Amino acid sequence: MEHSNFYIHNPKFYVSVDCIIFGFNESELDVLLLKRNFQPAKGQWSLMGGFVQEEESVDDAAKRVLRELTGLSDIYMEQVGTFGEIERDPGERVISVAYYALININESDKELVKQYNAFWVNINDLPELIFDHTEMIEKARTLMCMKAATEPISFEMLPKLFTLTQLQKLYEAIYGEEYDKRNFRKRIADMKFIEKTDKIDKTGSKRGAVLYQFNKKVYNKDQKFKI
Amino acid sequence: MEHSNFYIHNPKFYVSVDCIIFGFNESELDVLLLKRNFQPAKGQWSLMGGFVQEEESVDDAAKRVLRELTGLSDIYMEQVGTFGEIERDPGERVISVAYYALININESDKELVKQYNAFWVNINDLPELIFDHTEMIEKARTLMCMKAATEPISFEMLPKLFTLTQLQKLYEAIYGEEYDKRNFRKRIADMKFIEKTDKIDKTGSKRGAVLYQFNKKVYNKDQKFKI
DNA sequence: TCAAAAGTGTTAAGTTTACACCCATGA
DNA sequence: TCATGGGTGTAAACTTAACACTTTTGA
Repeated sequence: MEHSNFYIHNPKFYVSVDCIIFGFNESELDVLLLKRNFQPAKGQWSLMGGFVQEEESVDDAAKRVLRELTGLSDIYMEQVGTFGEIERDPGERVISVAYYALININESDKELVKQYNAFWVNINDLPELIFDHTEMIEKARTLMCMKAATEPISFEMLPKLFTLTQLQKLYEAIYGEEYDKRNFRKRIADMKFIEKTDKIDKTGSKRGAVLYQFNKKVYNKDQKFKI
Repeated sequence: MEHSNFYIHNPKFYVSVDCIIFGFNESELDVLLLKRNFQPAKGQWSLMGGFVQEEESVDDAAKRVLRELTGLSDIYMEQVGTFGEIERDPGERVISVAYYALININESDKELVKQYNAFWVNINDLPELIFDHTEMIEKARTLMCMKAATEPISFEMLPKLFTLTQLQKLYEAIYGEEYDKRNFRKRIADMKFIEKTDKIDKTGSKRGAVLYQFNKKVYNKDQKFKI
């Protein structure tokens, strides 16, 4: 390596990824947390994480770690940031890159989740977590809220077909505030990429509610989103 | 180290920081770039960077690197994100954390900047840069724009006393669009933390313009900002 | 005396918010 | 038949955008 002198006098570090996995359940925004059944910090709550390996990019490590816990691939993920305090992990110095993922809870592999002793926890009711994981979740939540206000990412947490009531409850869970039903529906009606289908959901009410779907192709042309 | 088994089978990586240093000059938003007079990639354009060391956090490494080039401490910095592609640096695998900084160009150490062969370059007129540095600057710019819309960070690039015309030109440079002078000043007038002083700047016009200052304490109470 | 930048209000358009009742259905 | 969630429109309040002239002063 011709310039290796340039690199060689510098230290190397363990680099990990931690995943903040968001899901929507009934009317709650949840995060998937491990009640650790392995060392270190066995018995404590943490995010799902793992070390970056030689043959993968940092982004790919995050995808792998998400897949290990949920069985899911091709999932919406965003980088939250890098946590690099010297003593953040008391065992060894580890620099960790946090990512958030949005998944549909029903599509995750229940068996895997069980094996890892992972549980869906309401975002407003978090237990004490190891290291700086609470801070990671807070930052992930802030970023996700900002993103969800201007880009149609929330659909990642819904089934392909959803009712407007479900969609409204999701936004209410994300932002922690209630919206007027008529005003909410007016805004949705302006977005041509949220399409009415001819299917009806009868599980939520006797009358039944029209099911809608998000059309990504129409969105890409259309390009306006604002909740 | 009691749990060292947990860590020891994982690889370690060089971790670097790269700084996107923004400054405001007349009516332009500029970035401070190195025309590298050292290896590797000598002769090419790059951001100022450096390796994270054992005895410093990643944030501290970024502050150090900024200080090495500009002589400045206590500067507004934000993390942009981590760039972790395997081949991003063709010399060795290096995981890099990018940060942006907002500085007042006149306060930087001209001698140091000269030693590093660094130049202020218009953000809209960037040269070709090594590795993924162009991508880093684009992302930094996007984040800085978003932040500047809702938090009063732009003052970091202005002198302590500034005219409303300077402030408007700064926002026009950040957002790449022109604003109506009366509407702009109305919004400023609503922000009690942008205070009129009794000083006059005569350098920009014959008539002279009132100098204003940003009062951080009043802002902390007040808490509304929107350009 | 004039060129050049500073400074100043009003109106129309658009957006956001508040608000209440009927509908369809299964139990 | 009634309890439950689904579905619908309008008007007032507020915010944003468009617009032009007078002032001051040094050269």
